[in-house]
Amino acid sequence: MRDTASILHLDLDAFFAAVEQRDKPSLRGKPVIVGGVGLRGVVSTASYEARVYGVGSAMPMHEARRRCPNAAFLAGRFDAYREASRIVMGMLAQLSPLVEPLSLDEAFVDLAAGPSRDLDEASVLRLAADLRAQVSAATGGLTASVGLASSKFMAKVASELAKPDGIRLVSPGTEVEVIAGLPARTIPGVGPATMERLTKLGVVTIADLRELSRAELIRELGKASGEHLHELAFARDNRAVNSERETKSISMEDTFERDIADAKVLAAVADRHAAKVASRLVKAGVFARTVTLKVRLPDFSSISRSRTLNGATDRAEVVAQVARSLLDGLDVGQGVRLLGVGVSGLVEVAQEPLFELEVAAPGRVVEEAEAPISRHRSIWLPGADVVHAEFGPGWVWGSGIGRVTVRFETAQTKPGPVRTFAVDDPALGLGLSAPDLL
DNA sequence: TCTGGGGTCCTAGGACCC
DNA sequence: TCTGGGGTCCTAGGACCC
Repeated sequence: MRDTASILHLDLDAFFAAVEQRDKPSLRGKPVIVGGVGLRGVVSTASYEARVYGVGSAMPMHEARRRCPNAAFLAGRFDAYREASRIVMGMLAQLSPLVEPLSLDEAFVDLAAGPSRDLDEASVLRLAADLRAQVSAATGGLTASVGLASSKFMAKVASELAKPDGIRLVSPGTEVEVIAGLPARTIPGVGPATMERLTKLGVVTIADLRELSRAELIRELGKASGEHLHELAFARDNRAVNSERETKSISMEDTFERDIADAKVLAAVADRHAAKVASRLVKAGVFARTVTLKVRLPDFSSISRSRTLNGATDRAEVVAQVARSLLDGLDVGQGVRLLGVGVSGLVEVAQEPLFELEVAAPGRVVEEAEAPISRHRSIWLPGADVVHAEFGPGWVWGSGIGRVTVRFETAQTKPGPVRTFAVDDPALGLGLSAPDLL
């Protein structure tokens, strides 16, 4: 906490959906829902037009379709999101060397560490307004909400209050009264489980939370979160903006369209995940000591098994072998809905483990690396960028039964026409920013 | 047909060591 | 013949965030 509102929190509004509306003029002003388009998908981001129908993040996609059947349902294009994010983060870096990204669309900036020495309220408000204008200009019209306050906690609350498309400054000294009436659930770290416990204690607002003693909160929520919450209830927060956070784990997981009970198929999936995880280790130039296998069962309960090596590795074969051996210890007879492989205990130097692990499980060679997984996903995912030899650039509006429907428009055009093609039409190809599988 | 994917942090128990 | 106590590492599970 400090006596100036010099911590800035920026949050891009409905980020993924806003990028889609920017690049797809026919969707501007309309409900857009980005998320997993498969049977078991959930909503990643809903545009404000879709939120009116009660659609929100983490909602199962089938529920979103029920609530807002006329929305555009898109698979998401992470390359495009990463590019927009890179531009915005670059702008924040101009304000201060102390920038702490929280995700693609959110970051803290410590303005007190930056070049501008004027930290009075008028100055930081002007800075925030300039920033928002620059963000919009450089990203093709994306809007950001900005919070300014004396701590991370208050800056984040402030940007929440500013949404969408606004600025909010909380003057130092007024923090406690600003948050008093807000729901306790507003506090980052208070999720559904914590809120349920608090409700039983009669807590609705942050002011109610202040009525509970520190000891009471610790008894109810444990030492760390009890203490933390008690502090935040009084708007006390000393956490520094940390621009040097290092990655602590890397993982890959996949929820299957249908549960899989075939151990060989699951082993092949584990191999595939292990290969991806290892390649990310190599790319990051780090090595991992611990391998974790995660399985989600049909009843949605999950199991994790981990093993710490006597060394550190970045080799796919090693990660895969450990993952397989952990999988062997699990009963997958009832089928699994998700399988994941992760690594942690990351270090900067290699120290290949001395193997006393099973050298090669006989008869278990990996020939199904391209696993016969029950998801023959089309490359024509809704929202994907495509190019047609005659009609030019567009995006996948929908596909099925051997056909793909494309709308031909880009960020720079007016809403464009729709045409349908055979999925194997040689004139049609994927564009630059193909959707990632969410 | 309920419920993603990629992370971080915390807790609690047991092993192990001094 | 009653058995401390602290610290660290590892494992498993769970809450939470975007």
